[in-house]
Amino acid sequence: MKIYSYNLNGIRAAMKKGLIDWVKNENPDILCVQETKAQEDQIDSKSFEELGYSTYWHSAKKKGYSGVGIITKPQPENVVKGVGNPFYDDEGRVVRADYGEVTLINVYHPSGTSGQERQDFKMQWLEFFLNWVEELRKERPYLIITGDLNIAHKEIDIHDPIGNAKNSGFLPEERAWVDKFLSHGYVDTFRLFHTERQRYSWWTYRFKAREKNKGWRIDYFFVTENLVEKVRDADILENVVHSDHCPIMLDIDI
DNA sequence: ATGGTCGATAGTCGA
Repeated sequence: MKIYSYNLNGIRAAMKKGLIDWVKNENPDILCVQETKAQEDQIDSKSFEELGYSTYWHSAKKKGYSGVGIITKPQPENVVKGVGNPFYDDEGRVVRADYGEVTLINVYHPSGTSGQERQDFKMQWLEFFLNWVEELRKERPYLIITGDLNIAHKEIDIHDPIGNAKNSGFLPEERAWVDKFLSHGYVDTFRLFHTERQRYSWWTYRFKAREKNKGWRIDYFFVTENLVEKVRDADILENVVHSDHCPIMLDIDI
């Protein structure tokens, strides 16, 4: 089963840039997307349905903001939008789908780049999310958690660790949260297969960052430790361009 | 990088 995750930075803009052709050629079993920046009725679901997918969207209340979706060929037995708390769910950040004993969670974690208030919200969210996912795990112990974490974990995951040491997305407390999250028994699947440097999933549109590969690895596939033996491959598809992020992939035997 | 780039919106804001 090949599962992809892709922060689209606007699904309508991404589709204008040929997203559907890429999906058709790549043929993912499941595609998790973040930052759709659209209400459900603004999204061209039909183009995915024509390729054999079902779509499940969780949009933000605010138009043009945030929003996630799961685009899937295998039919999940159960889909849940949000985390059951309107304070967070109004921002359209989580959609979950259950496939047999495995639960797939697609998350667009908040960015903190627009000011201290949003940085505080991000840290609050991260604490909430870890508690929420740990509760869910008691009933659903086999978890795949993917999406845009908006945090580069280690120095290897960012082009300029020194220069970004005080920037949101690479703050010590954010990186410490990732350590804490992993210590609960989650695995960063990309690093099971790739130890090399300069593998990134997001580049700012400014400063010609992408052509210079001045990027950050902020998109992840985590799995619970009990699924590690099922993981066949994990990768980053840097050459795919419909967004300021690129897609990431997990191949897992489920 | 005291401005630079995008997407979605019609507030300029958020990333």
